[in-house]
Amino acid sequence: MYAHRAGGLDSSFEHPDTSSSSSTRAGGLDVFLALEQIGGRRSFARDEAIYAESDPSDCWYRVLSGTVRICKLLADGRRHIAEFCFAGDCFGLPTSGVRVASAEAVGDVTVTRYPQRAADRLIDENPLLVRRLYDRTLRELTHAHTRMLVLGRMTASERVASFLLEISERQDAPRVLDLAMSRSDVADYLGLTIETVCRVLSGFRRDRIIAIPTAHRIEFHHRDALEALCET
Amino acid sequence: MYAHRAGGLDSSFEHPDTSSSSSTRAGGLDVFLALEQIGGRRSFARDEAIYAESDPSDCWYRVLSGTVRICKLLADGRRHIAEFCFAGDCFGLPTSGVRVASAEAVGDVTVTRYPQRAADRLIDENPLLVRRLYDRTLRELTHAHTRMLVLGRMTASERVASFLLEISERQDAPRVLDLAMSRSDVADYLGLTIETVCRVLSGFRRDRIIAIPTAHRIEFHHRDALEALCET
DNA sequence: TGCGGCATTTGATCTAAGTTAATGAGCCCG
DNA sequence: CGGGCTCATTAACTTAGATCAAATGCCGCA
Repeated sequence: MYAHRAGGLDSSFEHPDTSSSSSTRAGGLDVFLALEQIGGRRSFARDEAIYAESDPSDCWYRVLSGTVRICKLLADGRRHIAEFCFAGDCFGLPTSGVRVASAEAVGDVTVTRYPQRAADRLIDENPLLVRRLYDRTLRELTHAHTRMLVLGRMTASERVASFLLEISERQDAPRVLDLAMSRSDVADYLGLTIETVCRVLSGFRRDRIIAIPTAHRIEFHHRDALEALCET
Repeated sequence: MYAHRAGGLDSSFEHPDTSSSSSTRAGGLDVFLALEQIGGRRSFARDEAIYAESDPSDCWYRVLSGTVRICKLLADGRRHIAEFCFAGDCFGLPTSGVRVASAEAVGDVTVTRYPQRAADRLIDENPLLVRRLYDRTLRELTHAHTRMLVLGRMTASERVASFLLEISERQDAPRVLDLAMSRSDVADYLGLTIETVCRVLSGFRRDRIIAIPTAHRIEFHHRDALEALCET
């Protein structure tokens, strides 16, 4: 299902670890260079809030390193994680003037922070930049639609399988997976409970589909079995 | 929860029933006028496919009248409706070259069809147009995040309440609701079964929160009770 | 090295929503 | 006007996943 990464806002910006970009140049001009100039670097510790729901929305961010979770809460404390953002992903883009979700550091995180005003000015001056942001956002939307299908119609096993494959595609190694987030984060991302996530993972291990050397590391033994589970 | 319509792609285009636009002009130039020139009108009958999953994606649409549903299917026939589109909403915007969902007419529908190539040319020439499409898509994304919370963490009653309020906000009358779609469509939009949707609606009626004069018409008696149910 | 605390895992039970099945209500067409 | 659709509703029962409860294991720190 995640054969090509549909969502995320990472694919037209150069990866932060890479020093030069070819796809973002137009006639030799790097349209994102100016954007980098206006961005300031910030660091956040594990579980620290980057912004909270109902905060004023006057800037947006891009992940340099670490993992960020975008959370929404219900009045009684039920939590949902809309998104995990990894290196290269953007988050907190403007919608209204107020945050409709919070952003928190999953582990230690470094981000670039773009003040809204300055970024807006750049965007207005630079059609190519809007075009790139627009394309990214359309991909994000496609990813959101896939997530809705997962949350609305898939069983617990299918959800966990799709999660493992989705995260795996954001990492370089195809046979192992390092989970930055807790079981609780995974559960809130998939609309399940911690216990169900554990039970499903244990089931996969029993069936020799995966190994779990430590709680935060998964090894794939039969990736095809996982792929079969979340076939559309 | 839906106090201001967060999603949908309708708010920067003029409403199709309105003949002139103020918000879309820049220095007296209507940036959407040219777009309207390249669009062709099409009509579809109830349940007709506008496009299917895996079709080539060479155009996008805007609803003139009627309701469109955007569907995704799993291999075993489970269905999810990602979105209902009403007059003024856009759908089928380009992501990859291939459709990742299908679009079907809920009742009789008229749409404007924009060929991708011509629209792309306009977009490249007209920065303001991209900017508007970008803003719309960001709003859609916010709406998608709210939908994920509904699908991932809300009970059946909360889902149905949020649905009634959401649809109600797309219609002019605040006290009555005309549902264009079947119970089955509602169920697939909310990640529930037909029976559960019926049971919840009957429960609301028993509690005098709503009346259901006909299956496709809902009258609100205690809107606040519905609002309380889906308070974040 | 041993202790305390937290996260994870496993097990036992419960329940919200799904499934199956039967009934009722429009409504289209002859 | 009436018979046969389809869709909606209601009821009985089943179940996937939640909840409650109890280990187990791991890691930082003294």
